[in-house]
Amino acid sequence: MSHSHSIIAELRSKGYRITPQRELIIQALAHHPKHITAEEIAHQLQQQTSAINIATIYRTLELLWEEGLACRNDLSEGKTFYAINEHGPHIHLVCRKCNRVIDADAIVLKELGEILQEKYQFDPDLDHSSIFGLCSACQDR
Amino acid sequence: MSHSHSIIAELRSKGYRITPQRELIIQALAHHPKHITAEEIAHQLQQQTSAINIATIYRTLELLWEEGLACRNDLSEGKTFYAINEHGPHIHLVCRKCNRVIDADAIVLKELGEILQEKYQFDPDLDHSSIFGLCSACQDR
DNA sequence: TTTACTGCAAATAATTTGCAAAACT
DNA sequence: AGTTTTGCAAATTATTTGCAGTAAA
Repeated sequence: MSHSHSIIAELRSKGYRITPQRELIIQALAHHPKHITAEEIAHQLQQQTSAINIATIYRTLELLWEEGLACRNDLSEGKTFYAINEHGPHIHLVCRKCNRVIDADAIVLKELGEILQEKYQFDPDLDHSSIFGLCSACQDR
Repeated sequence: MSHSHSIIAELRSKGYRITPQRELIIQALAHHPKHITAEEIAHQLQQQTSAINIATIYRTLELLWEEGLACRNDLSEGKTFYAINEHGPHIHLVCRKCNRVIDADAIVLKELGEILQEKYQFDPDLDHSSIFGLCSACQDR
């Protein structure tokens, strides 16, 4: 079952109605490799279909987030970003120059989590968190 | 030399003019223990003095950021946050429930940085980055 | 006294909301 | 049929900008 299908099934099972607008928005989100804004989804969908209203996109993204089907706002600069919750835990390495996003295995954070818990009694959300920096291509410039 | 004084001296040495507005904004920023928005600074300053225009606050914060004297936007939810650059490298542990910010020693990230560099050729900005999670008080609720 | 800086008000950008019409179930 | 959901346009919120007056240096 593809990712968008499982999200749609989950929504339906929670009693939400599945409209063509919601299907298209969820597909756009599920097929996008990284975080995306409502505006970007609107722009992408304009090319495929008679445009879906931006308010509907905002409402759908918020719904997905509230229902735990999407994560929200890891990044940001005045905009809200969304992404589907992938299966395995992972973190995002975001290049601050070219905005490339590399998904990294969350295992690299396991030890960090233990240290923070022990030293600061802080329980970090390490899945889906983002770390900014420079990707290999941008380090050479 | 207090933190606000060193920022003021740095600005002056770069040829910027030191106005009473800038002094007050820098003081408010330097004395605030965590990240703060332009609006919050405005609100705080209204009580001490004849209000400083919000546009001036935005302009001053942006200037500090551009000159490397403040960090910007680690957190966010539609707003831009600022904080002074503390002396030593550190990270922010931000509680997603109560918004408390705990400063943690950046040493805990040293090994993580090495792993990311080696495994993904990614050079992370680990100083001043934020990690979301639950603080000890909120874990018990 | 020169030029940077501020205040004001209007502009812009992102997001939200009220409400009537459309469409899932 | 009944209730959600959508589209539209207007409202809101955060931030930026142009410009004339004010004030550091």
